[in-house]
Amino acid sequence: MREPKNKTEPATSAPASPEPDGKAGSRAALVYRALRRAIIEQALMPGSKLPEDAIGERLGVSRTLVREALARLATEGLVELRHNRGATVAYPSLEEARDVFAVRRAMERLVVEELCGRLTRAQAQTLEAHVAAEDRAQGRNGPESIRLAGEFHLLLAAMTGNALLERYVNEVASRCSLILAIYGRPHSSECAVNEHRELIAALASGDAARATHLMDHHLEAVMGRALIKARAEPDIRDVLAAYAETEGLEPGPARTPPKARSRART
Amino acid sequence: MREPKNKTEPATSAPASPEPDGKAGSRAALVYRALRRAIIEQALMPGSKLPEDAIGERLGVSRTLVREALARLATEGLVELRHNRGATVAYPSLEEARDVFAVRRAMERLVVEELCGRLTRAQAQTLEAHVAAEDRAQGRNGPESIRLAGEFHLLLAAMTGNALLERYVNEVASRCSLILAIYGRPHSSECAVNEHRELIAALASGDAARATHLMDHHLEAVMGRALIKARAEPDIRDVLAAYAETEGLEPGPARTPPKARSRART
DNA sequence: GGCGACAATACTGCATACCATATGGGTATC
DNA sequence: GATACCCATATGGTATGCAGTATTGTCGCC
Repeated sequence: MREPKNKTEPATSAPASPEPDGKAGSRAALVYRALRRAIIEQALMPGSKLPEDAIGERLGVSRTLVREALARLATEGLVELRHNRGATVAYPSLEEARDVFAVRRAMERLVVEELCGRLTRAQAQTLEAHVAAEDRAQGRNGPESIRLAGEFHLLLAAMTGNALLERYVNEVASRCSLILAIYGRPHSSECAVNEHRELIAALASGDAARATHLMDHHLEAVMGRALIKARAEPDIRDVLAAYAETEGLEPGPARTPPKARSRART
Repeated sequence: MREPKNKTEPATSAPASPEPDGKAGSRAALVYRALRRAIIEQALMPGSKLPEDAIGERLGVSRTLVREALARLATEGLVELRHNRGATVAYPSLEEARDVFAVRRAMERLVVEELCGRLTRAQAQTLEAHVAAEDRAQGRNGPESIRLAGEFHLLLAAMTGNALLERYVNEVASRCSLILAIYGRPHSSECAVNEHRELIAALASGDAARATHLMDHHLEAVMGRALIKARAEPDIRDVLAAYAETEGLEPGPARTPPKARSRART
């Protein structure tokens, strides 16, 4: 690896044209979006290594931009950035998953409050159209189904006109996608589509109590579907400790205290 | 400016020692925190330019790190990053201010819910100590007072043990500080200290309804104090348009439609 | 004398180069 | 034969250099 790369050719697969795609501002944002989608659609599985060199080479940009994108993804919790040890796709623990869902519920409650009764006919139609798309991807296409389910909520958030709220919902929804990718069943969005439809109806009719209840219930359901299973292997050592015992080996000192993560600290 | 800088001397005012300060992970984070504090304490006023070169030179790091810090601050909404036109300290509009407060209220409500009745004696004492510090800075020290008021909420968030919630509260609180810096009265935290005390009491006693109400009321009060005034000059052009008319000049085509920011879009 | 075009400048955007650090394999030693 | 040390290598962290673009000051033209 790390060949010097012919200097005369700037190594850009995408030429110096002023951004061929529609909305991309900078190339860094491009890399960001590419990685993000790859993670959310599970093309990059949780825990995968993300070497700056390889990514940059593949995407035709320098490490600088990859780095920028990774940093941003790290703040959003989609990648983990261990000091001097590189980046990996995040592998949220169950604790973190619960945290994310808690925050998400608070956010989405706000979305519903802001939107309830104020939904225009056009907006309702946009939402219905989206749900129809979800219906089509149903089961048949796992990753896309997850993505669409997330985008429904993003669409709702965008309709509030609150940019910050939209950003936050975007973040938590992304992380939820990741969490579902790890802990969820293969095709877990069975009933979600109907729940989305009911929610639209409640919002359009202005029934705030019902809409809030539906949203809460919906998110609870999603979390329940995901976290009941809790099959996962967050840390190699934990997994192997069990195997060690059955083989009669000394598992070692139970590893470092599990991150000392207790509720109610300070 | 832009002197080549002697190559033999890495131009670090802080030497290559392994981070003299306690918790700093990377030097980039250091720059981030420095800028952040400078902004929140109004050492850097909203709208100020933030040239990468100058900052890097003053802080003894290269533009790369400054860039990283600015990017992060930009995602948090504390600086604005106009393409090829440099970074400035953000100047939130009243619309944005309202958005931030709306999100903040939802977050802080969650904090209260998570914390109510679960507050340990030690935690309550920590909070009391902080409020005492606020009391001391009262009026006498404007910027620090604002900072401490924000940190109280951050402390609460940290006590939930929900890292994501903590991060989000941190962000919205920072932005609120900025908003207060722009729109708030010079010494506006008069009654906030008492409100903080009442909140602690309610949390400790486990009175969820009262705690939620107090928090809501508290935030409403803060927003009210801030936004009633609404003295500000968000855009040079808007300001000057008025002056142009009084002087009998043609103000030009009213500038581009004001960001087309209407609630309920899409 | 005012207005528009041009040139100088300053700044960001991106890439590359260098250096520090962590990891894995090899070897010497107990 | 196992363990501990050390070196090689790969990878990230940081600095710097070059190029593109917006801005500002100045000059010529109407």
